[in-house]
Amino acid sequence: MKFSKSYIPTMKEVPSDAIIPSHILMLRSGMVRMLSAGIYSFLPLGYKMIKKITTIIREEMDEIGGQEFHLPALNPREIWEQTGRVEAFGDTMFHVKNRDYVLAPTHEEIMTYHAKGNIKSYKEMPQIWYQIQTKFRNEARPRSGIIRGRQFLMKDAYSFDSSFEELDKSYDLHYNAYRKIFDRCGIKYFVVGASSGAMGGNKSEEFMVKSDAGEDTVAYCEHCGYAANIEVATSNIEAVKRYDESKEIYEISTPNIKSIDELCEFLGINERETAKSRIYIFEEKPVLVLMSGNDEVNETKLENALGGAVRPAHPEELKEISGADAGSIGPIGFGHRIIADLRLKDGNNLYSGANKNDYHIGGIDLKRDLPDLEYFDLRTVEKGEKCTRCGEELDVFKAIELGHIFKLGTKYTEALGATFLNENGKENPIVMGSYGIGVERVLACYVEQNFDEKGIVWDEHLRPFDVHLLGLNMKKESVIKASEEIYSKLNEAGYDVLFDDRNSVQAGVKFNDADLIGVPVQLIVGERGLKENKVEIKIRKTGERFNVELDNILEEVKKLVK
RNA sequence: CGGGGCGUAGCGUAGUCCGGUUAGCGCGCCUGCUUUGGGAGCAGGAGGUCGCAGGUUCGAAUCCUGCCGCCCCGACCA
Repeated sequence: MKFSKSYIPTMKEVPSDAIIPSHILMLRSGMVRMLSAGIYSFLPLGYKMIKKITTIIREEMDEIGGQEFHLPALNPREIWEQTGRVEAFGDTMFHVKNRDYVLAPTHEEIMTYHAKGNIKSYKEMPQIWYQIQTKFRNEARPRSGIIRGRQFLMKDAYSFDSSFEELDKSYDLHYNAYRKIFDRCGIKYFVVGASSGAMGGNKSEEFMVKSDAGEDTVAYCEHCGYAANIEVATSNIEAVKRYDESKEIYEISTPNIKSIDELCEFLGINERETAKSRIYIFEEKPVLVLMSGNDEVNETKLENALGGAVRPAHPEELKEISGADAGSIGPIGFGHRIIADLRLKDGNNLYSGANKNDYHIGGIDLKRDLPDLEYFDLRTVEKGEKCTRCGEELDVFKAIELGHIFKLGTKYTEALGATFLNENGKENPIVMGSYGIGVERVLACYVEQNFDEKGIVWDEHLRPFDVHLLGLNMKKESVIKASEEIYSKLNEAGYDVLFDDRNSVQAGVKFNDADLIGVPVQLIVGERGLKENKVEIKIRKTGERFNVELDNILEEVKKLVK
């Protein structure tokens, strides 16, 4: 493709709105432009990359027997009401104003709708149906360029099986296909166990990329490879002690002592001798959650333990519930449900709030004083704690979710009545799996992992062109002739070449645009080299340059472009 | 949705506190000549509802009120 005829609007300056490298570079290299918050137009260069990625995805999905659909983005609201997800998505779902339609944020309902009544026998399964479609979500705060938008391209696949054992097989097929897809894209990723959240179902895993721009937090063990979303991660930690002798309960005046740290300093004790109280509202009733010291409540774990959504109590509710404000709340004399983190199990001689401002209680024995206390794993894992598998230290960092695979089960097929007859002629709900990939995120993550101060650095996995040919001074007959010849020769040999044939810009502009766009191999045709019948080759990644004979170019390109 | 910041030509910005020439600069763009291996030089030129709407004032980019948009932090998030 000739640069002079292309629309590749590169930018020298950094747009002030962009912060993260992938966003800056995708704007600067002319791949995307923002239309509105979280809404991006893909320009030819960016869309070309999207097409390359979706080609890889299609090939691997087809390889496991996937069949591609193209479903409507505009959906009747009624179908979504049948599964309760209009409410579940809430404000995140876009509603059409002048008709009872919604803009689909995902497609479980619609795929299930098509399965219903059409997959009638166990003999017709397994089925794997997928599509690559724009999804719409009314994100409260779009961010990080293309990584979290209000509309985004997703590959979503759904498996339909006659049993949970069969679902396991479909799930494994997807797991392996996803590994191939991300490997072929050259992305450095890892897989974590995850919470399935509002999607329903049980087992789920996420394909993650480590990045400060990420919105998920994961715990990762370098040593054994253990990886889990912080929402479900566990670690080996020291439990609180149980002393041989339990003290009696006694009240302590603790004026203006609010935090655990202040309490520890005031009393000269260790944080493991304290129990922190947090009040949550579950099913409109308060629940006191008791944690050891400064341990953080993990709300996902809490919701799993209680079996439903929770919210922290508002500060103004606390006094009415407990009799005290935050900082003085505790389990003794608390008139509502109390649950505790496992770390506190059977602890004694503990200090906690007295449910009276400026007072704490010491000598608490959880076994003696709260005999009915329920214990759950409720704490959030922290960096440096020991891995449950190998005992080495865990790292905790931010990551971008690229893909997510779920064993959904029968949530949607039951709600929509998608059933089949099994070997015994008995009616059963179809067992589903759901598998997503954020297509633009693959692109953004690739860029996040492959750039330098000059621009993007594509490699053999992903690249917009095979070769970037620069005709430096396109007013000189010798340069025009030589570069046009090379261009034709490479095209005939089947290479995808970006030919910078502009005669309006300086050589420096071409060099910088080439480095910014980041095609792996640059062929530089200038008068200087042509005097010796030579052309310069530059390897974008290493910056290495060398001259080759004009006649040997094709062979050199064959060696360099895989 | 809460907190903070910002909105001036395609991009980056000065001017705003303290109202007063024709709103300035760099990049980019157009024309001509020169230049041509790492973002050129000279000359000429086009391009602005100063986010929008009200208000105050002889006079508003500047002050006041309301709204809209964008970025960052938080909440939320399959």
